[in-house]
This record gives sequence, structure tokens and C-alpha cells, in this order.
Amino acid sequence: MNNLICIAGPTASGKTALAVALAQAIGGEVVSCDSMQIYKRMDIGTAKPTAEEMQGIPHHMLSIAEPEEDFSVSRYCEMATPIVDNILARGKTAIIAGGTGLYMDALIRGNSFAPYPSTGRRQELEELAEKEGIEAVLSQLRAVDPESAQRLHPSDKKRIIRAMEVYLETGQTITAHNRMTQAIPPRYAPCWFALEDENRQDLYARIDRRVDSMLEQGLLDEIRALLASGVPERATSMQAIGYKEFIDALHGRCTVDQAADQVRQSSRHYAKRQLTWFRRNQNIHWLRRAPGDKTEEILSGALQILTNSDN
RNA sequence: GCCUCUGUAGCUCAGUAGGUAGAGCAGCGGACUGAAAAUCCGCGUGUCGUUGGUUCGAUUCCGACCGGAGGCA
Repeated sequence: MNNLICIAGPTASGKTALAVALAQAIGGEVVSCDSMQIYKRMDIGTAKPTAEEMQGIPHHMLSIAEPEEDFSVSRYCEMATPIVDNILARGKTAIIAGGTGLYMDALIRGNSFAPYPSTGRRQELEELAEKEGIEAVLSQLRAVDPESAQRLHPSDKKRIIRAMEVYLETGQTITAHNRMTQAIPPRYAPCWFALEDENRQDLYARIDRRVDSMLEQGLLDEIRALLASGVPERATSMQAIGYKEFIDALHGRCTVDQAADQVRQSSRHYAKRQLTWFRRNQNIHWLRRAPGDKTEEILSGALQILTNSDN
């Protein structure tokens, strides 16, 4: 049986429960792959697994960064790779579970990323875009890296700036860099799973309910504490869905009800994006959840695939 | 009971000086390589409330009826 398993899927699809159930069934440890559960003191709003939910199964890559620091894919890979290797070395199964597709793919493929030295180039580019419009940056990019200038949508400010920044900082185009890293064979060959509801409406209903329960669990207090401890509103961590919206409510920019609606809405959009990301992964075994299905049904489906795929 | 306003996409509404209609949001689809819970792109046919009338032709004008809002009694 493959000793490396990935569990992907949209938010609120049941990844946590499945990961724990699988770990219990086959003797594994869970490696979280979530760009927001990475942060400490952000437990309720990120739906971080509780001690009870973990049921004694070791979980890694949870609460390992401060909310005020900026985390990144590359740091995730740097930290998670040795953890995965260690689990495997101990003869156990590593179950990588989470909804951040970029992180998961990067970890599995062993991608390297162009560096991000803080020489201020990014800020210069942002200022240029601010003053003269993103077209100014795009035309610079066109001169040095016509391929990515062509590939990137003219409105995708963030990526245009990053592409130009990579060239300025490293002297190598992001196109060349990407080509190089993609040529490297994947580091791991996991058995991939992803969860999807047969009816999208079921997922959305679960998302709605979860927002209410987060509020009941004291999400607002969690956010107040974060802000009181000095976490800046523009920190990456505060961009998390469920945080940015309620911060607005706490500042009186909208009501709590309006913020809650917005959180539900953003979560649905986010879930769709996650589905889109994972759909293009041809290696994924989709575990489709019928309306009444509980974790047991999903688990047995996964176990079946695992035993079949190894012979 | 009378008067006025109103009924167009799932929602909020625009519009057609009469030639069967379009925005935002929602929804759906897609992209994605040191911010990714971020960032960006694409997709708009619906008995124009119902029913008569005028007209070559009505969602548009007129009448009645049925919803909704307000006013007068």
C-alpha cells in the first residue's frame, strides 16, 4: 500500500475527519496542508482540527507561524518535506491533508521557487503600477520576458509584478525558472484523493452552518484578541476568509450579520476555486459524497482504492 | 370602497418615442510556481404578472383581472 496519501477537497468537505479516520485505519500521521491553519491563535476561523477531532493522531504543520509574519509556499515546503520524510522513515504512512492546492502540489513535486529578497524592487514596481498603471510594468516585462507578458492577463497585477520582480532580482526570467523546475521529476508519488459532494448545495449548506458555529464558538473574541495583540490588519493572515470580514464588522464598517453573509459568500467562491484547482490533477481519485454519507462511507471508499491500486 | 405607484433573469433594477430585452449581484466554468482563504479571466432566453383590445406587429399603448407598496376615506 502506498505510504504517502494526499487528501484534497474544498473547504468544509470533510478532509479533517477523513484524514484522521484513515490514519487510524492504516497507522498514519497527518501533515496539514493549509495556508491559514499554519498560523497560531487562529483556531476557530480556520476550522483548525481540535484535540478531540485529532483523536490522538499526530498532526504536523499546524500553528507553526505567528499571525504577524508572512508565510509562503516555499517555507511550507522547506518545513513539511523533512517532516514527511521522517514519517516515512519511521515506517508510517504520511497523510497530507488540506485545501491549499498550490502548497500541496509544490510539496509533492518538490518545486523550487525563485527567491524573494527584500531589496525593495517589489515596492518600486508597485509604486510604478500605482503611478503609471500596470501597463508600465507589463511593457517592461514584455521587453525581458515576452512569454510571460503574453501569458499573463493584463489585469493580473500581482503576477505581472512578481514576474518582473523575479527577473530584476535574479537576472533569470520567471518563465525560464518555471521551465526548469517543471523539468525536475516529482519528489513523491502519493495516492491522491479529493472529496466532492454529489450536490454542490450540500457543500454550501455545510459552509453556511459552519459560519454560524464559528460565531458560537467565539470567533469574534478570537479576532479581537489577535488585533489586541498587535496583528496588523493587512497581515497575510488577516486576509483569511472569516477574519477580514469580521474585522470590518468590529470596526463598525458593517454589521456582524452582513459580515457573516459575506463570509458565507466568500467561502462558496473559495470552494469553487479549490475544486477548479484539483480538477486538473489527473491523478486524483474523487470520493463523491452522496447526501447522507458519513465519514465511514467515504473511508471505506478510500480504503478500497488504496488496496486495489497497489497490486 | 376610491386614488396613485408598481409587477421584466434566482435577487435588485434598467430599457424598448410599438419591431419579443440588459446591467450589478447570485450561480456556473476557467487560470494559477516564494501573498494562494490571495490574485485574475470567461459565461446573460427570460411565458417582460394574467387576460382581452388597438395594431402588419405589444413586454412597450388602452381595458379588465390578479399580486405588492403607499395615500384618501
